[in-house]
Amino acid sequence: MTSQRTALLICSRRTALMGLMPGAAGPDPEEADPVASSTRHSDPMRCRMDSTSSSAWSQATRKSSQRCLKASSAASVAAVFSPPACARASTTAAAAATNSSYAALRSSTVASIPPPPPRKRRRSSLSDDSNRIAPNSTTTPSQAGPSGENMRWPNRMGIRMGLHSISCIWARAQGPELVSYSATASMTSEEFQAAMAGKKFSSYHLAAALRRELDPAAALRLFLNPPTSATAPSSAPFRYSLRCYDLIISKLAAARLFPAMESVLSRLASSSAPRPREQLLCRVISAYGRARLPAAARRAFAHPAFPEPRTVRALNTLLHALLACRTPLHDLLAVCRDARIPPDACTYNILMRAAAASVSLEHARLLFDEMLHRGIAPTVVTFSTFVAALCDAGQLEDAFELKGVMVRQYKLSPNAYVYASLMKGLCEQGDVDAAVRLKEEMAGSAEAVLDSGVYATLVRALFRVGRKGEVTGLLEEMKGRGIVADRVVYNAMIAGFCEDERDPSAAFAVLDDMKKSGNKADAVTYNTLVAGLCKLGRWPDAAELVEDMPRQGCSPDVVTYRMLFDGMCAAGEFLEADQVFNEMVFKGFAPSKDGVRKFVQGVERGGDVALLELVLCRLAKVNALESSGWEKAVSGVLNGPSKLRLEKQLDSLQIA
DNA sequence: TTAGGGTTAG
Repeated sequence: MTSQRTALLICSRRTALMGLMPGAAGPDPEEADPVASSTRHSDPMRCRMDSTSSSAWSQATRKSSQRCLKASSAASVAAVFSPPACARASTTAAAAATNSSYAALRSSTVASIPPPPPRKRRRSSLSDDSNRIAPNSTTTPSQAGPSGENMRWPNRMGIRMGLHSISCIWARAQGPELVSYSATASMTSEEFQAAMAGKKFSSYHLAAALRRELDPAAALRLFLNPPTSATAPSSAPFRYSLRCYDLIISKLAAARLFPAMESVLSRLASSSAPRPREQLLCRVISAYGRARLPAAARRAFAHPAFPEPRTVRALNTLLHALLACRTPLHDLLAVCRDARIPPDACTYNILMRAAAASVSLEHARLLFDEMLHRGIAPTVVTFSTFVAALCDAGQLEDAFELKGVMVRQYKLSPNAYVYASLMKGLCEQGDVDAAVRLKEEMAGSAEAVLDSGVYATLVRALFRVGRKGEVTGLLEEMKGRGIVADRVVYNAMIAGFCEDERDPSAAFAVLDDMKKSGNKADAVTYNTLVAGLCKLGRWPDAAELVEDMPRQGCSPDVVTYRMLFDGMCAAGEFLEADQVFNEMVFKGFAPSKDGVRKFVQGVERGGDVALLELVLCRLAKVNALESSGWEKAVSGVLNGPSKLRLEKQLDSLQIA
């Protein structure tokens, strides 16, 4: 298996050197695309004929595959995984001791925490149709943003009336003849007095006020209308500093207020302000990546507000943003070629991650070979990326082998990321003991610092294999090492109680402990609880919890709604599911295809033609119904008395 | 905020 892979790697070596990136060796344009080229040269016989030009990693892999994997690999792995006898004894003793202590802890905490409150009739967040506002321009998923892509504007688009507005009113009451625009709540008294007393309100003051303003909409108003004094010369335009532009653009980007941000960028492009640094461009591109707006990210990369030439840093930011948008490797390579910027290790790391995720590990290896050929040294990130990809593919043996290669061949020590991936891989195979031993190896490493993520992985794995009794001991050990249990550790415990133990009460007890320890529950926390309750058929409790989330400082996300929706459908509560669906549409979230299918089938089986008609129309508005669902559902409805009404509505629909 | 892992679903 490994030798086959090595042969493939060697055979593909020639194609890799043909040049994926500008400046790479090999002018053959026919083989510029690694995806196409590797396909063309997939004949293994032909590959072996070119075996003299393998990369360092190829050679290392080949050698180790011959030596380690067949003969000594098992022995070396066994050596790593076999702790001394004393360690084994202490581990066993600790496990035995923790079984009882953890059970005691759990029973005491669970007993002190009441179950979630009984479900009341939900009306506040899941209002009925008569009060439901149709999806508007700020929430419709099909809304075309500045990029022309489908996007969902966050609720923060709404302008809040808070301290800012109050300060405006107060300032105007003090003397509207003096100040054309009031200071905001974020302004210091000195800044405000500067404006009030006719002193120059400079870009320095504006930058200070913008820095303090937490509300992006208020910051934008301040930026567009900086305080000017009636006693100061009114003809002189306000001179914005680059810092002011930087602050407001960064704030708007972080808040995903993209139309406003684009407007400020255009203003910057035509202004006489100094040209901004590329760091700001990177922030803009990253914001578009996080918002899953790849076309907008590409346009930002070429925005005239930012002076040419672009550096590899901006290119890498763009690639990373596009990768977050699941842009295929082929398109990422095209971006690299078009940019004509020499790549660095980071560039290759991103491309290799894309290759492993969307094409194959072999393509990632091609890129690795090309990277070496260009004289770019792999970094610890390169190896952690590869190790994670190998573990995801279930190739644990290769992943461990690569860990050895990075040490021996490249003198790089595995870090926490490498260990975390390997431990996750072992846990997924059910070998928790090996994962625990790897954790001990990590503890003895100078470079790999043990952190909460490692313990979270082990906690989750112990629950999965039915060894929750050992969790308390593990957490005690973590505490003894000075590692504080964070949100991820608590989430792992909550997931264990919900999924493996099917014990939501215990999970709620952990949630309570989590809050008491100062850790804020996030969407993952609540989604886990919602899923656990729904799987037990306790959808009313799940609905209550979802309704309570905003009060707890965490907004439900698309996963939350999908799980609640699916849970209600599974329980046959289609009227309730319809309300959730309505709210999802309002917030711009689409239900899962599977959920929609079950929903339509359930409503159809229920025979409520009016509800089915309503549901179909709503689904069509968000383009969430597959054609097969349409055919089935419509054929059922057309047999009913509302045929004419439905036909009229169908005619009026615009299906994207 | 140029790159990597660990807790949720699919």
